[in-house]
Amino acid sequence: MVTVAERKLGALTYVCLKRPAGLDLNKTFDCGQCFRFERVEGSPHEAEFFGIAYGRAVSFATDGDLLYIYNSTAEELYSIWQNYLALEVDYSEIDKSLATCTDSEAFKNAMEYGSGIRILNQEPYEALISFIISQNNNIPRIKQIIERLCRSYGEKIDLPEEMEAHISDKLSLYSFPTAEALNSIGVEGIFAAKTGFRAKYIYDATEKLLSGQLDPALPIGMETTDEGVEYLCRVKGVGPKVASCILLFSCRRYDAFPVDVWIKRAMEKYFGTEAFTPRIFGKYAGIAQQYLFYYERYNVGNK
DNA sequence: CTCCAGGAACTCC
DNA sequence: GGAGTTCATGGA
Repeated sequence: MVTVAERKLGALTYVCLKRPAGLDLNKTFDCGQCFRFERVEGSPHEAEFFGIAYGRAVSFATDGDLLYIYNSTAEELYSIWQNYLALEVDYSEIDKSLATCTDSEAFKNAMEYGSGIRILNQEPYEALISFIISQNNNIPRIKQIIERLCRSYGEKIDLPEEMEAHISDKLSLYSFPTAEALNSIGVEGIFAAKTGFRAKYIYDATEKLLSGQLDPALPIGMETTDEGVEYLCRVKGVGPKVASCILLFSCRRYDAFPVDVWIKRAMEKYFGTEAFTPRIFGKYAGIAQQYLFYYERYNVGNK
C-alpha cells in the first residue's frame, strides 16, 4: 500500500506521495490514450495536468520524486486514483521484458522516447464512447467533440476556491455524460454535437448499455483478451482497433494491440508488414504499441 | 481543390 | 473471404 500525506489548503484537500519511478506526466497525458486532461499553464510544479475522470475534477503534479494529487483525499487515492494511475505496475520490469523481444533498433529508440508513459485505467464506459468517436478522426477533434458532449450533457463539477484560482477557465469542469443522458437526446442530438457518422454508433452503444446487453467492464474478468475484443465488437462502430483501445486503456489488458494508421506505418517502416505480429512482444504488447505510437506520432526527428 | 485523421460498415465479386 | 467505397468534419 502506498504511503500518503493528506493535506489541506483551505477548502482544497490534496495528497502527496512518492512519485512512481520514472512516471512522466507530460508523456502520460499527452500520448493520446485519454482526451480529457490538459497541461496546467503557469503551474508552480515541474509538470501538472488537470482533467476530469471518474466524475471528479483532479490535478496531478510532479516535483522531483514527489507526486501531488489535488482535490483528492487519501481515501479517494486508495479507491480511485491508485487504480487510475496503476501505481502498483512495475514499468522497470515491463521495459526489461520488452527489451528482450526484438533486436529492432527503431523499437529501442521508441522505448527510450516513450519512457515514462504510464497506461491509465480509465472508466470502461467513457473509453467505449471516446474511442468510437476516435475512428477516422484526429486527436484535437476527438477532444473537441467529447468536450462538446460533456458541456452539453454532463454535469457541472464544482471546484474548491483555492483550486479554481490556478486552473484556467478554458479547462473543462463537466463530467462525462451518462448513457442515459446520451440515449435521451437520440441519434439527432448526438449528431448535433458534430459526431458525424459515429452518432448512430454511440446511440447503439447506449441502447445496449441501458438494456443490459453490454457491460464494457466485463472484459476485465475474461479469460483472454481476444474474448474481450469479440465481446466489444458486438457494438456497431466498434471493430478490432477500437475494442483494443478500450481493453488496453480501461480494462488492464496490456496485451491488447490497437492498430491504427500510425502503428501501421510504424510496422511497415520498422518491421516489414509480412513478418510482423504483436505476439513477439508477449503480454506487454499493448505497452510496446504505445511506445511505438508515441514515437511515430510525436517524434518529428524520426524522419 | 485534395488529402488526411488512434476505422468500421457496407457493397461488390 | 478479400478488395474497394462510403461515411461527417475540419485543418493542412
